[in-house]
Amino acid sequence: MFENAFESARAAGDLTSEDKPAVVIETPPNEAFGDFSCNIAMTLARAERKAPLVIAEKIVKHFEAPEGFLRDARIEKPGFINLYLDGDFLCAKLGEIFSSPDDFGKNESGAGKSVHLEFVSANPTGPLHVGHGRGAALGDVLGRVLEASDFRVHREYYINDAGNQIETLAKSACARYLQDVKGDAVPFPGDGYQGEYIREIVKSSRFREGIGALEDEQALLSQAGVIAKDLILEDIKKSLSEFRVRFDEWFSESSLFTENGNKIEEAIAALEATGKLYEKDGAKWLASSAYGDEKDRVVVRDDGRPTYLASDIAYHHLKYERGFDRYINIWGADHHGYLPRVRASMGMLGHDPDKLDVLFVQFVSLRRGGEAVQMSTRAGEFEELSAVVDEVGVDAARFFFLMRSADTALEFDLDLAKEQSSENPVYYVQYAHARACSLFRQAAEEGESFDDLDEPPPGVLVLAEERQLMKNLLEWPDVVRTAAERLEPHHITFGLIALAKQFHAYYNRNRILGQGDGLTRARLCLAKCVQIVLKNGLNLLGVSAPEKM
RNA sequence: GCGCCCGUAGCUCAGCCGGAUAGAGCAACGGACUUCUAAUCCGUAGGUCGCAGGUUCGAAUCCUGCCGGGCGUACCA
Repeated sequence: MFENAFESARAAGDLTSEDKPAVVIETPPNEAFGDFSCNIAMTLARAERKAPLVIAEKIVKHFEAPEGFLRDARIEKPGFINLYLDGDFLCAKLGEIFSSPDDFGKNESGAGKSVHLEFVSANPTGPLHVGHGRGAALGDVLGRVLEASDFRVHREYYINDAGNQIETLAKSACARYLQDVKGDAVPFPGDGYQGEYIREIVKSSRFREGIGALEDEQALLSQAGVIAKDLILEDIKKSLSEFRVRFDEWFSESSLFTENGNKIEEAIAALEATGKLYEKDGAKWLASSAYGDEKDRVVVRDDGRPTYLASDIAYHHLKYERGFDRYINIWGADHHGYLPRVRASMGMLGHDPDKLDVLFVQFVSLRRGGEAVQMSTRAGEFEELSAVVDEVGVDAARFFFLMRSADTALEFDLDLAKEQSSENPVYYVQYAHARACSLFRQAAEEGESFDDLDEPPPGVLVLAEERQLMKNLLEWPDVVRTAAERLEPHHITFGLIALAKQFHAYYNRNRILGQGDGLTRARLCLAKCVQIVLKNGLNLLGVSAPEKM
């Protein structure tokens, strides 16, 4: 509409600019400034050499709005053009919610493109802790948001089941096992995993049966490592599944060495063919500094063993060869220095590094009774995800993890998350949903049949807060789109809290039932829309939307 | 030293691909339940958006430099 007005204003000689400016429509901070506003006049000011207010007038003069759409278009002081929508137009737009309730909020910004989404990928050397939980919630919800934006999402967990940490796990398990059968005199390796979970593992019947009567030290070691890893991985899968996080694929690092040839060697050979690998001090180095990394990196050690980076190069190389349109990884913030070298290696292999996005998720600290909960990974005493989930519930845990943007450190208040009161935002949103549902139940009990709710009839919903509510509802698809475009699921959480707040206020101020057929019906329609959007939003978060509380 | 993230109300945080009077929750204070769920609502109070420059008609938002906090800086993963 603005573009058309600009064109016709130019055709009429009112404007002289050649270039069509980028039209930015935004929602004003204050209701008094209308429903939408545009700054086009201000951006044109320079090129036109005229005051923004003058330009705005010329543009508004050439507006051709569809019938029944605009109530008013006003020009405000610095040069904003503010549009005031017709209330009945809003009512009619709500019809979209009813025509396909489950789909409302979806958008097509992904245009059917495929996304490879890798997240969690915690080492199978210990249980998941709250930090992993945050990554899990973020990745899972991002996946849902991307799907709602018409991306095809493949969720993958990369299992680091090769390398030193598995050897360390094997040694730790072996030592605990021997301590268990021979007494505490058996030394525990200094770099071993201290966690209590390893003692439990070696006591389990699965472990004992797997070990059997092995005496040979090497055989015992490798067998202990395999079993411990398997048991831990099962535990991880269980924790994630209970946390309502699912994966399409569990990709094993060790499979890179064994399946369909050695993918690590292939990747190294491919890099060598590009001339980007060189030898120094007996090791093979990646010339990544020429690709934005701060220094070159070792890919093959001087003893011939590949580094972790070699695995990751092979893994990402394989990802790219699988032909996705985009790749998104979610990593802990402590891995941020790792991205340049992975990007560099992909560039060297002829892949487009820009197809790879990495979300870095900052740390989680726990708070209980107003005090920080001490977490010491060195001593193996960290707060496990499953313990937190058991304590506060899946809904609260997921919601809390998504109440902050990923790049800010999260303080997780256990007391608050557990609290079933107004102070807990999860319940706040769920309660709004349950409240709406109870209205429909109540209406039915009173014998009024409102199960054919559709868009509100025109001319009835005239309150300012009703307009505001309608506008917020209609903006929901934009919230989802923004969350997908910026890879920021927390917009969903904030959008839901805002909508719930608006609905609670509206509910308290205005009676919905028993207002006469016309008004009650219209307000119920509105409440139905609220309920649908809340439900869809909670679904995106993987949080339940109870009908009763 | 270098790199990434953060610094906004007493606390926890939104807002940050430039826009109008900087928002929310908690905490504080004062109100609202014979009426649709008080797990709710209404009101009051609370701010030199870390500091200093720059770009701009306009900066919490972009750039530069400082200060403060977190994380990283391996032939570990």
